[in-house]
Amino acid sequence: MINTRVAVAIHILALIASKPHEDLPSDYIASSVNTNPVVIRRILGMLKKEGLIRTTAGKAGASLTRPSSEITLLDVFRAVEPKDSLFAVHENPNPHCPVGKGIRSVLDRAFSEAQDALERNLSGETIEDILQDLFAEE
Amino acid sequence: MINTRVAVAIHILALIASKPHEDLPSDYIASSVNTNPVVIRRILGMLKKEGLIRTTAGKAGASLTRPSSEITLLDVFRAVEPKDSLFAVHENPNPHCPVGKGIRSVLDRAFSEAQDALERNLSGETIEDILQDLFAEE
DNA sequence: ACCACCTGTAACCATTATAATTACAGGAAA
DNA sequence: TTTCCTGTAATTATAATGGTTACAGGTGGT
Repeated sequence: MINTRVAVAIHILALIASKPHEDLPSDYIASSVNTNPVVIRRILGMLKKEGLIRTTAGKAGASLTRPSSEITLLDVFRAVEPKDSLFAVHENPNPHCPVGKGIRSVLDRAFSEAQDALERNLSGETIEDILQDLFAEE
Repeated sequence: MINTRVAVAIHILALIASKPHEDLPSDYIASSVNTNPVVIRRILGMLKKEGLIRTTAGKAGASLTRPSSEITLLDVFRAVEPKDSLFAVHENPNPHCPVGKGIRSVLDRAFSEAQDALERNLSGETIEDILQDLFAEE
């Protein structure tokens, strides 16, 4: 299963986007997510590294570097998920076996196409969409 | 990352499909995959449980229960991956926070759509396709 | 009946990823 | 200077994964 960082990161961004004029400390965000502030700061760090948010050391309040309608779930996924392939493939299949010999490249292709499908879907939804869903629900 | 069981299971099924008239012992399959025979038997067990193959205790040789063209990568994925959701979501977001309150259901929907996209892709490729790729490559 | 070969499965271990937590150096702003 | 904050290192518990040993019991040849 894909780690909860993706879910938490989306939660964080939705929170920031929903209160653009407030400076939310990591403790506040942590209490909304219900986890430890350090977990939040770690994820904020990854989002910052990817250029999705701005933060200032020592000062509360992260802000989006672009409109929430231009941050896709794929952007978030890529920011917090270091691995670039979703599917693991066994390392050393037997090269003397006709199947073992070619299986890696065949699996790599098939899995990468599947991952593309996933990522294409994720790129079709933005933080803004999440916010709208969130507040349309009530 | 998704475990190597999916990759190994596809490898196994391709091997079985490629030698329909031979009774392959788990040791033989293991040496093609390059792992321990018990790992193979464990995966064969899951594939059997899902009705994809037939085996006989004490006797070498698994066989497909239907043509390789009717076994999709999604069938394999589902057989060896017990979890039904691909994305994990944090357990107890704060219900007193407007974002925390609704985030679970919004994430569940978004993630389930993404997973659908992935699964739709996997269901479009069969073990037969894998075999053809494998032997077209040489 | 015996034996070699096999499957099915339990049990155990090492490795790794994750998430939670404590601790602390140092920035920001009053 | 004091308070509140971020950034990050270090540590821990937990869980999943894959490799391994061990063994009960089925299969089929002799």
